[in-house]
Amino acid sequence: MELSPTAYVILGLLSLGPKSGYEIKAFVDKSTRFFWAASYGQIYPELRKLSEAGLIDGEAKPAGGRRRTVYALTREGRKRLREWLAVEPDVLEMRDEGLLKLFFADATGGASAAETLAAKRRHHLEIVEQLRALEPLAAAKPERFPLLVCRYGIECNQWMADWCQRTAEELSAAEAGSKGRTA
Amino acid sequence: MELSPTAYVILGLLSLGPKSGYEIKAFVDKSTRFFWAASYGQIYPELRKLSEAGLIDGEAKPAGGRRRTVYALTREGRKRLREWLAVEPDVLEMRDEGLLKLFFADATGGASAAETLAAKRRHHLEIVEQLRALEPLAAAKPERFPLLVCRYGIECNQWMADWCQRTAEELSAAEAGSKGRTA
DNA sequence: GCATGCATGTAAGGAGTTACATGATTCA
DNA sequence: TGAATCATGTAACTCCTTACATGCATGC
Repeated sequence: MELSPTAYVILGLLSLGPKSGYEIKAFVDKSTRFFWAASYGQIYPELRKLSEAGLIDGEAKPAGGRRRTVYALTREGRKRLREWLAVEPDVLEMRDEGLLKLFFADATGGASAAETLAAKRRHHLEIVEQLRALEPLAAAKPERFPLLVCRYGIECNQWMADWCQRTAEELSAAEAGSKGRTA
Repeated sequence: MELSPTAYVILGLLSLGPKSGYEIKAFVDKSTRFFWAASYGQIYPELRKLSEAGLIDGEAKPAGGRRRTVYALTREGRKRLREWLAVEPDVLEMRDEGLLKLFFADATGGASAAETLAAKRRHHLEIVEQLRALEPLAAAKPERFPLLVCRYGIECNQWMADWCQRTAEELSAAEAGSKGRTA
């Protein structure tokens, strides 16, 4: 049985400890979401499939009067996770509307570029802030790799934000220069 | 009428000059693909929709005996493109299986991390190479922004490749250190 | 009594890929 | 003659998001 990438996100998160669907979603939003997101619409059906495949095991654990199912990796699930981890990563995709708009900015004579760069920069800085808030939480846990990846996110997004600023400055300098020559 | 992001990729590419569907695909593969991909399955249906909406105009231009339709932006299409360029970019998504595998590498006791980092590094370096080959082509054109974005891609992927190497070295140093202490 | 959070789920649909089908042309 | 390239298109599918429905519990 072939597993979707999101199935492995779930297996991976459960390797850090048993969780309910709700907790998985909350965890994803505070961790992997920056490089691999997941929504309820994926998580709950996937939990059922993984459970049917015997890779995870659900146990009813009501909290208060609320029904609640907590899932844990089975031995087979842990094996599948480790097998996946040993295979070379393949998917590496980006969808960056800011870069797209910058790419086509000649269509506005470059007039749209400054605002596009500023918005992209804000976006990256926002992510940096969110990750910085998460960093101490990751540092407090026994696992080493989530912290490593968190720092990658911080540094990488900071680099991107800096590039935006640098480039915006170069563009406005070039513009001022050409205006100076014309005047 | 709402347009999909891919529709704007097409409008943007046509702003650089009239093209057939086939040429659009080839162009995407040599330019925007690194931050926004598109396949035939999207391009041809989208060309039809854009044509019906009056944003582009198709003209039969057989090359040799092959049937061939070349599309060009209409005035309305150019307007829509510029309107889109003036709006703040929104979508910024990443799917990085390498980071995902690194994030969960504690499940193998860290044993999988070195190979994951090496593979991710190779992947980024491959992209750097492809973009470097494209750079002189972009530089030769009258438009400024495609070259800018190409250089972003080169620098950014180089940064990511360097991070992988740096991190792999740190990990192996830490491992050697802990072994030294244990021995 | 009401907003918020916990908790589980589904339906509909958007977006995009892969694989295939078709057929002409060019060049070795 | 056969491979590669040009050229257009579709069907099936995966993946994922959004929006909604439901209902209990907690705390103000």
